[in-house]
Amino acid sequence: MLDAKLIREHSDLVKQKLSERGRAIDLDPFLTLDKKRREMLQEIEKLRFERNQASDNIARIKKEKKEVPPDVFSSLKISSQRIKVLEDELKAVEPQIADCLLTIPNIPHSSVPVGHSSDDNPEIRHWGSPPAFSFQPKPHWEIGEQLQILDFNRGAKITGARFTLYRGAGALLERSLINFMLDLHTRQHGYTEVLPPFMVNRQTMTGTGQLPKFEDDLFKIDGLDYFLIPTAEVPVTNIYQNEILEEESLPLYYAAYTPCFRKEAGSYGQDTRGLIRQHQFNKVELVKFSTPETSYAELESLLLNAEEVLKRLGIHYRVVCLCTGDLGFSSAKTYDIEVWLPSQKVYREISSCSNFEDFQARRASIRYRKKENKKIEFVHTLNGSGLAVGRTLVAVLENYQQEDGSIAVPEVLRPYMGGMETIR
RNA sequence: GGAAGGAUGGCCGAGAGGUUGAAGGCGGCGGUCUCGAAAACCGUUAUACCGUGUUGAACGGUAUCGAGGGUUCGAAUCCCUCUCCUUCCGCCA
Repeated sequence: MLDAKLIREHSDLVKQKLSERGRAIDLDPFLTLDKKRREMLQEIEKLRFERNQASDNIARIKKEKKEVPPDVFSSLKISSQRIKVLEDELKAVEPQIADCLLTIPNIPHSSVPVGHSSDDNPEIRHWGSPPAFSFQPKPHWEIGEQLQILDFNRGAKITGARFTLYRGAGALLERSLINFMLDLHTRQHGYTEVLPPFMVNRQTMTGTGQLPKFEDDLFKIDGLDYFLIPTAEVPVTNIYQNEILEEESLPLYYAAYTPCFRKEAGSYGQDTRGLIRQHQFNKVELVKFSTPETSYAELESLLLNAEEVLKRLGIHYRVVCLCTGDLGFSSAKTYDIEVWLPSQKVYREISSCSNFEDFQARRASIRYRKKENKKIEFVHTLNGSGLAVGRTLVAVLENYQQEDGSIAVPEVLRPYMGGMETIR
């Protein structure tokens, strides 16, 4: 959510910045309603002031055991009724304003390249190089089925399309990746592990920006206003919803493993084979709360923390910076880490690391008290996948496949796999 | 699922229709005292919004005692609905 004052006072600048996202956003409904609201507020507050003074008078007269003239009550009753009418009108306008505000996306940071689509995302850096194969590398779904560690048919039978049954070393590999990532981030990178609820309420979902605009992408619990989380970002960022933190406690680092549930509406026909696009997948998420002064430095270190997972696994990847046209709704700046998949010779997104600045903090009301002058400000929130576990498993299978169809287990995972060196 | 109780400021805890943003205590901050500290004493101690003003000084106003509605000239206080928490019974991992 943007600052209403900013939109009100610098509407042209805001309009221009938002247009870089590629779609014109009409701020006029907000500006009109906001003006109306302030006019109503002023009238209501003036009437309430008068009523409060008159009420105090009555109290004083009664204290002196004197009689209150009856017409005082009757005229106050009329003004009270007038206040109530105005309050009802105001209450009708306020949700409309909130609606406008909640559907306006974040302003891209000045360092974000202007562009239209993912084709315009510049590569920031890459690490390693694609592995050389002396044979034709297979896609992960073939590898998984041949080794009987991934069972797509039975996943579909149990639930439906885009659900997969992991079996034996496949299930163990997934669990090992989760543990490896959590251990790395908690022991080496200073994150505190949390295990949050996997369902959240509407307010929490609104706090991070998934609602009200993207309800179609979410699984909702029937009969309750609860939703399955699409990412741990949602429950973890909302840990401090409606709280005021002390500046000394910042920055805060959290790492969380959770499954993620997404409807993937509008992606029919895309990535139908394999694990790339599932309705349920595992992810280790990194979340940071920082002061505005340090949030961009925190974004760079968060990105490095996520990259470290692939470095230790020894898998080639590149980092791109999302251009203005490709930027997510809530984000001011996002880096994607894209991992190399040799079967298709493409890079696929495996992590998305973003600085939301105060956009989510304003929605969820997450603030901090400055040490210097005790003033209260919104924190900056950041998060990034560290990493998407299913896609990491895909990358391991494809990059570590051997000519005989077996998989060499990456060195760092062996302690987690009971010493297993090869999946065959 | 049944029964009972509860929700007040950073925390504990009063308040039971009328200058109550809310006693008292704890904690925090500033000060006096001290070589320093402790103790004692004095002072201070919320947030949001609107307006005037400034560029982020100050002042005025309004709202906020779990949430929403109602009664009333006036509600933390009375009534209704909801949410959450606690305890007991049952059930369950």
